[in-house]
Amino acid sequence: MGVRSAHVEDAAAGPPPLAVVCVVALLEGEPHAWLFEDAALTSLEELQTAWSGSDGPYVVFGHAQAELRGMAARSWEPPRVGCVMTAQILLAAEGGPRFRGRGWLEQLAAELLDVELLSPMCTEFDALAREASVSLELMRRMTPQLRRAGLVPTFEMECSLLPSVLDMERRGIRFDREAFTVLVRGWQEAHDELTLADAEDAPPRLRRLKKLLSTYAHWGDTFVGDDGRIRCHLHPMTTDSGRFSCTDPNLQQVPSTHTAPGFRACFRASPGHRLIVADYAQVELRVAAQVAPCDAMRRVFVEGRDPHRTTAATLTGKSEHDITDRERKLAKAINFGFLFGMGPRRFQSYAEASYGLELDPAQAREARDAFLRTYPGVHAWHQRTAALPRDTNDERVHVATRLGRRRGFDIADFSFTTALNIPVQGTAAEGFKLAMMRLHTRLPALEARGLLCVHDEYIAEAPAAHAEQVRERVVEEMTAGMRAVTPDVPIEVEATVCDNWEEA
DNA sequence: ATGGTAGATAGC
DNA sequence: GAATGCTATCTACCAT
Repeated sequence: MGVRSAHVEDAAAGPPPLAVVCVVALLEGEPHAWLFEDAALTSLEELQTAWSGSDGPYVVFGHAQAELRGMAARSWEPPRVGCVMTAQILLAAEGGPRFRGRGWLEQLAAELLDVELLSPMCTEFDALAREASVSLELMRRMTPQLRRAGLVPTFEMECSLLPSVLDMERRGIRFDREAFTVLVRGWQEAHDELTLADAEDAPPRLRRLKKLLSTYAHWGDTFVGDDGRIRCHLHPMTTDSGRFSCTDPNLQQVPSTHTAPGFRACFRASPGHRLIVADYAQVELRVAAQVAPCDAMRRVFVEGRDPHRTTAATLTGKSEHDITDRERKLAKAINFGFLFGMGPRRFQSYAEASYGLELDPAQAREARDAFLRTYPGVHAWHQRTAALPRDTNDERVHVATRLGRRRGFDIADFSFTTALNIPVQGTAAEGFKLAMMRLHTRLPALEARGLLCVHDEYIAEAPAAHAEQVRERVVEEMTAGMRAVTPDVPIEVEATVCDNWEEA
């Protein structure tokens, strides 16, 4: 079964109606698409005909009927429809309540749109059609706002992304329950011993074990299906930055090897398959070099240098070769901290708490100044951002990502640090989403599928015989997707072929 | 009993 | 003048 998304475009008819994106599912060569009302379409031509006779905006969303029924049978969250997406995008830009995490879609529909929309148990196709017709009228009202705010590209991207998200949710990841059970038993024993030995104060080790037991131990029973695969819910539209959130379970917060050895090893490739685990190298710094823009930071990447080593060398006066691991780690924290507006005081306490490095206020100040001297483009960007609330006559200010996703602030609640972070984190998220769309289109030809996305990491699965070929393709497409938003800064992706998540 | 928030801790 | 950011989940606690 293949699913492809199609942007319907008709240049000859003048500017296209806004926010028109149709997701057409192709099932065994037969396209199925449904618009609102009773327009059930069976071909792309019919879809285009129906669309071109209307004055927009539209729905938007179709699914192969079999897919819909399959989702309903598993009580999945139903397909999201355009009006809900529009509302979420506008709320981030224009203020108002935000709906996050589990149940966000139902809450938004019930509380904001004042309609009973998209019941969680959407078992019949006609129910979806009726609900979609509700969304038509809502979208008619919201689309002008979308256009005025320049949010159409964001909306279109989110529509086009949906098939890849639904595919990941449906597919799940093979999970080794037996190994996990053994692991949990180990946590429990360690916890019991520690509790007996040291009942008074709770050392960090005991707190960590409590967290592991309370948050993760039940996953094997709660979230693993009869087919031995663990499935989560991914939410592409619930964050201000444009990143995904993830719930039930949150597979984006699975403890790493350092915290819980053996946990990620339970996430395995299907029989006969391998995992491809890929992530971007220093993606936020690269994106920052683009959006600031900062030529000095851009050059670090063009020349293939290590930005953390470079900062460490600047601070210590040593050559980049002589930097120790410890110095590099501190420099990494400095780069991220100062990039996003950390002040000298916080840096001072961080350096002492994490590294026992005692600095006086003047030294902390000098470290920050040195960073900003090294990256003048970053400094100028900070100054422009700090001036935003002063340089407006309006009551609100906005920051935006490369594709134009907006995050608005009341002047009274303006946050300098958030205003720095959103365009960088958000642009990186957009580049990643573009990459996911490319991968969703191209991996099936190699019999490979995406399984999970974790902010700057992508996990796919492929037949063992040509996993290496898939690895190369994943690197290519991830690089290309991010390059679309960072044309002036090189992008690097590191990817490994492995049998479980922990090997990566 | 139910519901909301703060803080700690898991991820990026 | 100063200011790292975005999340989810669990426990403890307080208010209704």
